[in-house]
Amino acid sequence: MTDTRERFIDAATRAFAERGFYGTSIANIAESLPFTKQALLHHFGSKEKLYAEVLARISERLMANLKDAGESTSDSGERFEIVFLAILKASLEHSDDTRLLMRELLDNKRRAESARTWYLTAFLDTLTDLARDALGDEEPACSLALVYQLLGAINYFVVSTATLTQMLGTKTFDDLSAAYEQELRSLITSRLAVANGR
Amino acid sequence: MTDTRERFIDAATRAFAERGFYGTSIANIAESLPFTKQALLHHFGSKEKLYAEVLARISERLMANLKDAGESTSDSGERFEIVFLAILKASLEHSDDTRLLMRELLDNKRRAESARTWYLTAFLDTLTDLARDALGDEEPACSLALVYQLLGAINYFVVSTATLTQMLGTKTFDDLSAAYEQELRSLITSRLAVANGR
DNA sequence: TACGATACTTACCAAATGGTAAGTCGTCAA
DNA sequence: TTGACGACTTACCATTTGGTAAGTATCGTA
Repeated sequence: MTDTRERFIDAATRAFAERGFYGTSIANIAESLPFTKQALLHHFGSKEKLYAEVLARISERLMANLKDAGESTSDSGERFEIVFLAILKASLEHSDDTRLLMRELLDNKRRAESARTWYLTAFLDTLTDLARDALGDEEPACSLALVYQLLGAINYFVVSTATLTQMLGTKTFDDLSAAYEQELRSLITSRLAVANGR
Repeated sequence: MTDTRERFIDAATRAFAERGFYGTSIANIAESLPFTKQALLHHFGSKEKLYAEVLARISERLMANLKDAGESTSDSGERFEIVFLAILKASLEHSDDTRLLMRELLDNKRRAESARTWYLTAFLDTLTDLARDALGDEEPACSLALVYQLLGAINYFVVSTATLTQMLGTKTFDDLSAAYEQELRSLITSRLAVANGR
């Protein structure tokens, strides 16, 4: 059944997120399920192809989530804020996806043949349009810069949660975690207020 | 001579930044220099120990840079801005360091025994103090959140430069790159203005 | 001149890696 | 009943991995 495939993809997502492409062996993935690594090879042909399928799944989730949040309110500033808060929430929820994409970004130069820009291009275009509306378009590159800075603020935090927890202790980390959304909101509204208000 | 050690550390920094710990073999590092991998093992004992030395070097550079920028002006808001712009500049200049630290953050859970929080703790503490002054201390977690968001905005961008270049083309990328510092400045001043002005 | 240490090399090696070959077993259609 | 097909396994295999053993060459010092 196709169910086995799904289980492999899920397990692979977790493994690749946790240890990276090179740190993960296909035997390792298979061992986390009641199958041998040859079952994996039977379904996907090679490690690279499995990885490609994992990336495709993540990309789907990413765009689906963006679509959901995009069609919310009328006010451009408000929509901008809502979308980024949704991204923060989703990135935290699917932290495996977030970590894996960060690794992909880092490895990109190496595995550049596949040139996985697809998911980012569509994603960034959509967000940049939102930013242009919200900022009242100062300069074109300006909107993209803001978008990228906010994405960075979100992704870096998600990727750091493990380290921060063990560094700060669970209590302080929970405080930070709670403050993070609020502070992101402040950051966005401040920036938009200055852009439009003055 | 100790010069060989330095060359190994430099080459290893580049290799680990480019391909990650697991994607890099010690033979690979040695081949980029006129030595065999056993020369490397002679100097460092093991791959892990070499990696530790690489991390230590990076940590030194990081703190040195922070020290330089920290003792600038008197106004707390202005100092806050100057420090983060200095971090952006340094992170771009030492992009290998930045990429490697991002990988370290991602791998942290695995190689958690060493628990490399040292470099981050001192770094974050210093910055959080600056933020507290600049913000006029709304809540304690708030300052840390802001610091982390700005670090994220910086590091995510640096880590993405390769992907963005090939995705946008060099021209658009240069525009973005130029706008990035300006936009980061706007983001910071906006946030501080709203915090203090109102 | 002999001695010891440092910097390196050539030979190895066991374990793990991604992948191939050749099956077994059950199911479903002709 | 047969025969093809999909799902999965056991046997292998070449290559690469990090690391050990045992050298050689050079140099400062007693």
